[in-house]
Amino acid sequence: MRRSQLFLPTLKETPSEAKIVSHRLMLRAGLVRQSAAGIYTWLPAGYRVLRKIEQIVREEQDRAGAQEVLMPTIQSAEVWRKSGRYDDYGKEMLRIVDRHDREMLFGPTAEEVITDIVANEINSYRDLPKNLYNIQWKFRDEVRPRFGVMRGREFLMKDNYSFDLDYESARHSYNKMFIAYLRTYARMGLQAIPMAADTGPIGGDLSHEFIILAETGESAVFCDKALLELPPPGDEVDYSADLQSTVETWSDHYAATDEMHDPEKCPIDADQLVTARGIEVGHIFYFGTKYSEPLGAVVQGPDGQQVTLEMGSYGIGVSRLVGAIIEASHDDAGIIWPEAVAPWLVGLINLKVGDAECDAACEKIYADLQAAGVEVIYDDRDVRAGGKFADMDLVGIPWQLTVGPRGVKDGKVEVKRRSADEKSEIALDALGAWIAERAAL
RNA sequence: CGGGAAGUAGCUCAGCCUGGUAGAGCACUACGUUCGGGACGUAGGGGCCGGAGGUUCAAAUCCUCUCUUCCCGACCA
Repeated sequence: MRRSQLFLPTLKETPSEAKIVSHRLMLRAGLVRQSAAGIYTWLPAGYRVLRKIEQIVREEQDRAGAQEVLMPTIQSAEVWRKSGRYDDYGKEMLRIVDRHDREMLFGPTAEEVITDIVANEINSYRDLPKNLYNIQWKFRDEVRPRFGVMRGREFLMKDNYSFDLDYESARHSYNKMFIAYLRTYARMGLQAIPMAADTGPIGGDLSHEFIILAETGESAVFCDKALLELPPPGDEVDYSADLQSTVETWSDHYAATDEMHDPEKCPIDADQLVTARGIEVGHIFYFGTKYSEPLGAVVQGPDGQQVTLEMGSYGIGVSRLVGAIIEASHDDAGIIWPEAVAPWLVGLINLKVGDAECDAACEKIYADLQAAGVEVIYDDRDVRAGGKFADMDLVGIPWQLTVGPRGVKDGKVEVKRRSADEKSEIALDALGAWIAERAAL
């Protein structure tokens, strides 16, 4: 993408309404614009990041055997009455009346909708287990939206729902998601800590939150240092095998947020205890028959008996992750995107637009990058060098190639790695190999 | 939902106390000088001062109501 053509409105100054760093940088780097309290428009660069995160989530869900569906944003009040949550959910649920005076709502979650589908369509134990997910916009009318996209009212969430015949099987479904979540966050360059959690209003008796560490996180986190040293499950993970012991290697380590943490009773020695701050980016629950019972999700078992399905639900805040990653990865100059989620992997800076040699070199590099399938943003604007450097750092492009008259004369370009702030020179004729390396990322 | 703050140009803000023809910097347009880490000069464009009432000869400024946004706390992917 040529920067001159791109809609990427970066700001030198910080809009006054943004107080936390990720929100400020998202506005400054031209990722989003606010439309109303807790409601955002995603601009091209921000939307690219959002889609990349979404795609990683999708791939790991698919790998773990979940199947993607797409449920509506607008739901009927009817199923929510069956589960009893229409009245319980309170003002966080945005209620809507249609032209026929039917009560509708903008879905804050989808247990009711999916359970209703499963209740209607699945009648035999032979069709189990099932795990269905969707990545869809949710709306929760938060009293106080804040922190930009981290606590918006409208947010993109991956939510899925597992349906099993018995506890044993449901536990396996839960474990699969536990592993899939660890992998998902690791692929985004995040260190995620699973933490035993309160089940809250969703109910149930088995639940973990996934917290990523960031200095600016909203809650204090205490955990066993060993947890931070565990390698995330690799590509070899076999989701059909028993995962209990793998899950336990993670869940057996101490981890607690400040409201659960009691220094008096903490089982970890002080020198082994990590105190940090974190942001919740996922939450998984097992809750048995809480929804399947009232919504009639029942199948006939092998012995001919009717069995009420065992359910779990699993959520990842996709739009929240955009902010969370920035909280975890930035510096004074701007965002430092992990390569896997960067809007563009490579930034190409033409220091002297209009100079025949610079232009020619850049056009060649730009074409080569594109031909290799490397996502590149080419700053071909006729503006001063400082502005281009500042923009690339602000937007957080992981690899930056600088082409200027001085270097071109020597047949060299400068390579900068954003995350390390290290620069080196590379010969123009060695760029082919460098590009091939980027293409392999 | 309790407590607090703020709405003036795209952004950051001054002006308001003490009423009298709406300002600065950045951004934008044109021209010129510049040009390897957010240059400079000259000339421009851009505002129903959040909205509605009221007071007054006169309201960005004073009063009332209202809308919006932000912050702190309780609650949450």
